[in-house]
Amino acid sequence: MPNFKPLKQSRVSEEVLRQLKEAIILGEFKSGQKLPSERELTEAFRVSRSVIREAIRALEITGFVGLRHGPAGGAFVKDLSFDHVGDAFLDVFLANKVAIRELANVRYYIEPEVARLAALQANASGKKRLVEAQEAEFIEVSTTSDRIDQLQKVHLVIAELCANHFFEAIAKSMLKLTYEIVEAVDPDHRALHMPGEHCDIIEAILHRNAEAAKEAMACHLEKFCQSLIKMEKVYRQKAKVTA
Amino acid sequence: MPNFKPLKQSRVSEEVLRQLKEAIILGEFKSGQKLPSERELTEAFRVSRSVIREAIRALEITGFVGLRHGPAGGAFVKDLSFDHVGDAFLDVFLANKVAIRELANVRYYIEPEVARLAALQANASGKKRLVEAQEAEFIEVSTTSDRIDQLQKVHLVIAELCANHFFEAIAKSMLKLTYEIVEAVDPDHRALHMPGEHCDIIEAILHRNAEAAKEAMACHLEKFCQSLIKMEKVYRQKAKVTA
DNA sequence: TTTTGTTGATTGGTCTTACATTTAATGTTA
DNA sequence: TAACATTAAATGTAAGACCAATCAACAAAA
Repeated sequence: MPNFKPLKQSRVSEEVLRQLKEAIILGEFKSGQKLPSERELTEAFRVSRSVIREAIRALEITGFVGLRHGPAGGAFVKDLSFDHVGDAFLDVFLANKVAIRELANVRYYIEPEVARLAALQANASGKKRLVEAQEAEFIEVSTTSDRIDQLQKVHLVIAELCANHFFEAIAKSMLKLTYEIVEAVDPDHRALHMPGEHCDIIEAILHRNAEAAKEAMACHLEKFCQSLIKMEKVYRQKAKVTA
Repeated sequence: MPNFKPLKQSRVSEEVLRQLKEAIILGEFKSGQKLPSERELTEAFRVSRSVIREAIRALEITGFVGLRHGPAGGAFVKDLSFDHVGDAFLDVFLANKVAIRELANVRYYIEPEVARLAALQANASGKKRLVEAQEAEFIEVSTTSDRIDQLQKVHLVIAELCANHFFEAIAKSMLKLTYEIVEAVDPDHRALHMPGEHCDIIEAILHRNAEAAKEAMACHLEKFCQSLIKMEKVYRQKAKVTA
């Protein structure tokens, strides 16, 4: 028998989605601009509003547009970010598809390199943000969430300084997962490291000493990742209780 | 004034989505199982079918369910995979938010480590798949796409062998982007490397020589990533022409 | 018996119309 | 001028019909 190709007949909404997406990617709708209203698109595509809505909703979910209500409302093209990469990671993680050990290993391998790159790239404004994040660690906060935010801030800034969007996205995603775990486990403050644990790293970056930065980050993560892995058991239990 | 929390009144479909997602994550609907039909959910949630559809569509987009037609059709829970991480990366990449150089750097840093891990983990069946992928490289193919598939196969298998889902997802995502670029540029066969370029890597993994595997992968990528970076200019031009 | 058509039922996909809700902008009043 | 009410434009939700795909069961023909 000849090598027939199975034909997938896509939905109408898929085609609308494809065209809208293409228009955005090609810059026909630029960031900040408003797409035509649902009614207008209905006439343009000659399909029902349900179809238009499905397509626009898909664009919203994938981060291409944001929706606003009221007059002067509509679908506004967003500056596509890597945030959704983090969301995708998070979904799979929540579905218990991965071990915390895997997360720890990735962080331990990636972030030292990110720190090294950050040291090579750091400019005045970057250094300033780093110092601010460092100082913010010593402010007293009440909730665990705020505490984690505080401690992650330095890592986030470093990720943004490394001048590689992929590394930045990966690092941020892993930090997000770490956040989820630590918040769920909610260990006492001793398990979370003390403020000032990052000072060696920051010092190295400020002096643009790349190798020292890498080394310092590795050293820092070696300790932290161990306590992270220990949280696995507690995390799985708590996750079930939440159910 | 007391510290009131501003309440974000989300859409009804968001709430439906949240509940369905939670049910899936908690395993109330297991992989392969069918969600109730849209009509049934309409009654269960006491909302209109539009709302149910939006929620289910969101689940489909995020990879939680697949939809099928007809009787014995419906929304079937899928085994959540990391594929969507790749999609998210791809979207941002297509929007010209990143340079190919960044992609090359990530691959050059990640994949050698992935190869090292694969060498540590490789078992009989893994080795078998690796050899098969290796041999498949020498089969003649007609299209550029098939050729890239062939050459990427070894990288994909190695990624799957490394026993870390995050590394696997990252490596696969980067390969996907590489695919897009190479296919668009469609260079002659000399620019694509020859079959057999991977043999040092495979040899090392088969002998479970981790460090040698890492070294071989680094050596291989050093060459390839250079020609990848050179494609940047051509790629940007072609991408515009496609418009 | 095996193959081939037919029909019906079920479910997602689309269409239509109407109404509710949100919110910027405008108008109005004290 | 400032607070309040009105209006209108857009999304959000509702309800119901019909279209399209698909499987199962049955009927008919070979």
